[in-house]
Amino acid sequence: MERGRQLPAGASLIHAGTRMDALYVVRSGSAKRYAVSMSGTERVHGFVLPGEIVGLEGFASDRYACEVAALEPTSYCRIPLTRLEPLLEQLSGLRREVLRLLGEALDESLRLRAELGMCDARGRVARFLADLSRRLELRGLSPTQFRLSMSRGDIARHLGLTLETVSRALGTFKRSGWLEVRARYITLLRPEALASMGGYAS
Amino acid sequence: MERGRQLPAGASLIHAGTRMDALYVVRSGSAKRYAVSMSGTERVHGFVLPGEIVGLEGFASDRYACEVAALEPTSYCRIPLTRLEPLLEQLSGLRREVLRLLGEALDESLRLRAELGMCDARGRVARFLADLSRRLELRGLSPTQFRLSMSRGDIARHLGLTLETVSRALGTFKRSGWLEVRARYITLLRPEALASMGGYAS
DNA sequence: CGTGAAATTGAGCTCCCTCAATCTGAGTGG
DNA sequence: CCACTCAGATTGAGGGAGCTCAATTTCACG
Repeated sequence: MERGRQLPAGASLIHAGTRMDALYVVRSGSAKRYAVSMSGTERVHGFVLPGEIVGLEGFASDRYACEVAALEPTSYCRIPLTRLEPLLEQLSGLRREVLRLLGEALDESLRLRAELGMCDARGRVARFLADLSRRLELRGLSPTQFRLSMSRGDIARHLGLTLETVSRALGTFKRSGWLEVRARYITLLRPEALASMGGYAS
Repeated sequence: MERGRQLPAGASLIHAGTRMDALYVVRSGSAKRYAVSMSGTERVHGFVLPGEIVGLEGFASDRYACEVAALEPTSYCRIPLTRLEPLLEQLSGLRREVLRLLGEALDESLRLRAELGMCDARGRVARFLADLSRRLELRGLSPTQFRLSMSRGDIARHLGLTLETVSRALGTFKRSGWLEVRARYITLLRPEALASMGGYAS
């Protein structure tokens, strides 16, 4: 495993279409996973937080399916497949772990898709924030105070909305006293309100 | 591997929440994968066609994440994990194949989600039909003439629409001469028109 | 056939997108 | 230190796509 690699904001960790030869774990910073369609529009598949793994979609075709770019100065580890493969043969625990990681990514994607289809715009933004909060807490970071490293447009393209609608949703939550917004800095005041909003259908 | 199992229409192949102990391959018939939220609404994650595998999401937590129910009389194979695990240790080819299958499922889910967020209602229905056609062709079935084993409501809940909107989209395609609809029987007349409609953004 | 569920069709309305103007904030050079 | 600049974010007005509610019509099954 190759540790301590660095990437400046905006640089690509993974290029879509290149041969898959490693998995990556983000150590600090964050990244967005996205694909660019022929018409030039960006589809944001998700965001990578510290401690999370990226590159799993590449197993589908031996090539990375989407671009992964740092949203801020980011450090990461690289796990070459050439080192991973022999370990997979020997260690049944690692085999299960890799399967679990893939299963989790799949499950999360399915769940998110289903939820997006059933929530209105505010519900999607609420759900997005609640999910971010949960993942930050998982890694020992503050679940109520954090910086959004991605732009409103990135969030919008991730949730299937427009950036104006995302901004309005945040404004609504602020006016309701559920959170504070100062530029990209978020403070959740009533996380349970957001979580409950994300839970039910439109 | 246990072959030749049968299931009547409506019966569940997999119950959500039960311990994951096997993968399944549908031989004939079809099934829908879905989850029921606490409010009782159904979220349809997808449909399983002959030759396709189901149960992979269970790797996430050792429990199946969603219910899988037959849409019509269905036959299937069961692959117990107790038989799969030792083979995974010995056969690196099988290891890669399982990883590939998981990667494919993940990739497809990500792609579908991104597309749903960027297509209008007709685009989603068009994309759904094109995808169904492609998968049927993969398995040697007719890509232009087939029966929709799922209800309009199932399609709608899968695509994040209402059943009325799905019905209207089909009506529009019919009036445009792109396909014929007779109840649940579909005949694609201009598949390329549907495919192109699914491809671009809203 | 006859019956009930599924599908189609219609009308009104809501929510979100589009277009556009303004505002904020981070980074730069005088 | 401050004015400048420009991208990103907010806010507003108007219109259209799809949802809701409701009435038929069609189809599947006994």
